[in-house]
Amino acid sequence: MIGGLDVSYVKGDPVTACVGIVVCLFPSMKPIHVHTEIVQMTEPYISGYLGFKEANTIAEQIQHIKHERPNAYPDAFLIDGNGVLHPRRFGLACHVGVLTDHPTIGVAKSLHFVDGVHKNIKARCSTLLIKPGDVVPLSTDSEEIIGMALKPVAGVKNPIYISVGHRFDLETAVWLVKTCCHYRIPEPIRLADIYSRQHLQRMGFSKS
DNA sequence: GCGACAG
DNA sequence: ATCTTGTCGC
Repeated sequence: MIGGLDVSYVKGDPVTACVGIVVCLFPSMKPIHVHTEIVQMTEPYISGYLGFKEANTIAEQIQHIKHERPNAYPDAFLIDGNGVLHPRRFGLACHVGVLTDHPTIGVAKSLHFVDGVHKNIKARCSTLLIKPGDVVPLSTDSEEIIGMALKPVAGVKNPIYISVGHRFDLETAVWLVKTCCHYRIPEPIRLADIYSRQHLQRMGFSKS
């Protein structure tokens, strides 16, 4: 089993949010557990410090399912954000991994600025990522590979950026994420996003 | 000073 | 993150 988490927000309301968690069977990606919960955020979003804003609430959901639904507790969690592909090599996925002492992988939809890694990457990806499964290593000036850009499925132009969060090696992480992708975003995270924002709407937090 | 900046 | 239906293209 593989789990995914995502946090949705309300426009103009920096406090109210909804955290969603979805657990899927592997590798079928059939969802076997879904939970969403309204939460109150206390910290602001500051680029490079996402972990300080979302890690606690995400970790709480993981502990919750671990105790309430032990038979649906997955082998690892996919987190929307970065792992060691981070200015200080410690993004949101690392925070969550340490707090829960469980394997995590960071999956970002856009490339966060990391000194030394951002050179020519965008251009290289557009030319090197041809078929599904193709990857482009994201390395530091010191040849240290801290993440990987992956073309998850056919048709998508923008890659997703994968990095180790906790108790994983990059190759295994990329393989795992790849098999979770039916669309650009791996199913556990994609579904967690859908259900969490759906919950906010049904609570009367929509915009129209 | 300018640019860059996960969710 | 959020604003958001139809629509162009394979």
